[in-house]
Amino acid sequence: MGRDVVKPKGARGTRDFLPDQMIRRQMVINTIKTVFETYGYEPLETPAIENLEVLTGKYGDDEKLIYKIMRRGLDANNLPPLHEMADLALRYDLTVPLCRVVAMYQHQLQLPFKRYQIQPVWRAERPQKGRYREFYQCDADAVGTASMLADAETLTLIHDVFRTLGFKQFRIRLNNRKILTGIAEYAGVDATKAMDVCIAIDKLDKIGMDGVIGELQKRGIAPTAINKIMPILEINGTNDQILNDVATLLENTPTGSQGVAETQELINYLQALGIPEANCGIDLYMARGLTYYTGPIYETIVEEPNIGSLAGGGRYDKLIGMFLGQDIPATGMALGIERIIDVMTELEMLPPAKTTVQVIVLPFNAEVQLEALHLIQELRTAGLNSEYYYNLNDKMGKKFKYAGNKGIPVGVVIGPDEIQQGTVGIKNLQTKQQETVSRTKMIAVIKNMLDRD
RNA sequence: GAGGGUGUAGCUCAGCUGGUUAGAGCGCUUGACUGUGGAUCAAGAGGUCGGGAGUUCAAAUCUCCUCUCCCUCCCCA
Repeated sequence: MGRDVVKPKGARGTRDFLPDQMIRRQMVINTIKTVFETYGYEPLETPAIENLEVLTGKYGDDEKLIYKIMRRGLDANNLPPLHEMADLALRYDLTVPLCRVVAMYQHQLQLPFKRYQIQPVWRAERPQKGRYREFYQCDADAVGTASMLADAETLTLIHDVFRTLGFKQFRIRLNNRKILTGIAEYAGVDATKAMDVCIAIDKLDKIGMDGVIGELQKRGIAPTAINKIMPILEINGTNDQILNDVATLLENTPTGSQGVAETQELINYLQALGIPEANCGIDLYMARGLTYYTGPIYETIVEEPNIGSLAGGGRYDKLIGMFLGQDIPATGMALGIERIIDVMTELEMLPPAKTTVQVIVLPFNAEVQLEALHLIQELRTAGLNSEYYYNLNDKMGKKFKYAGNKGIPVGVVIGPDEIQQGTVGIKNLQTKQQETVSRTKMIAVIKNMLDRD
């Protein structure tokens, strides 16, 4: 009747998660949480909004992707300059909030502080497959130690998470910012151009050797430097072999040598921790987010669906110093659960659970209402997730159809006949087989039926 | 931020170079079937053709703007 309605529309780049999706998300998140806690990480949450100044100056160019929140009570007729209109912002990642927390509570926290944090973050990007404006990150970080043991533990944690989730084919690519700096130095590239070298060689997988040469030229790297850089990209073999080769090349660059030493130490720990090289190998051209990483860096990829990296991280020894004026070393990683779920869905690694309801009670008619209500409370007391069918006057066919469409595994039927005989009908809604059992055996029969699946 | 594609019923889509009441399959509702579902048959409901403006006697169809989703680049999870 011409009522004005608002068009239901989600904000761009955001999603709603209906129950069948939430069930799978929660399975993945719970698995991740469990593994995090197994490694001794403790939970932390921080607010969605931060003071804008906490976030600025941490992300380089990406800063323009931060969602800013306007000051309250602005006078539309007398607006301040644009850069003064916002004072708050939605968090962009979980690492910077962690650094803020460490800086604020350093005397309350026992260092090293190992925390995990699973919360949404926001980025004002153009949405694409596997890329959203609101998405969850699962971070695990260790703050307060410069030891490569912490990095080794982080990598082991990543390995364990993917294994536990059921991934067979995945690879953690490992590198070190100091090695990258060393490569630039060794090639005679000016320190101000080192970043350009990283960005260019990081594209190797996408554009190939010739592409990288072109990219380096485009970025104004001298031909002599390019001639020294390219052979490094061809180094391959086992982790030890790669390290040996690059160690000789970089032996005269202090930073590079330090990076090699760090990586060697890390590799030794990983061997002792039982991480196979097939799942964790050195890629000298992998560069990643160059803003705040200072040591080991890594990302996790799967070959099958091409969706970008599923996890990334590294050491950032200078970031907390931006809040304290004094550095506290830190290292950690972020899992992208959205992408992990996308990949697991594509590879059919997640069970097709549609509902968390295990049993539905289908009373035959209104006559048995009270007895049926007794019955459902019995089920609930026994710990079974139980739904009650409200519209008693519906035909039995409709009731069963509802239960089947919802994916509920077991239906319990109770009518006048059953009450008279002290029984219930228990139907396996998948096989459509129904049996009549006495009320006293009901719980046991249902639990048995659920266990079989 | 740059470039390209897309948008028709709840879902997947058809609709030729603009021409009467916009279609199909699946799904949904009801009935054949007053103690049992995903089968068959019959009937039925459901669309501002993403939104807005324009061209035209006439627009789902052509033009412009805008939004959505998707794909490259960039960057990331």
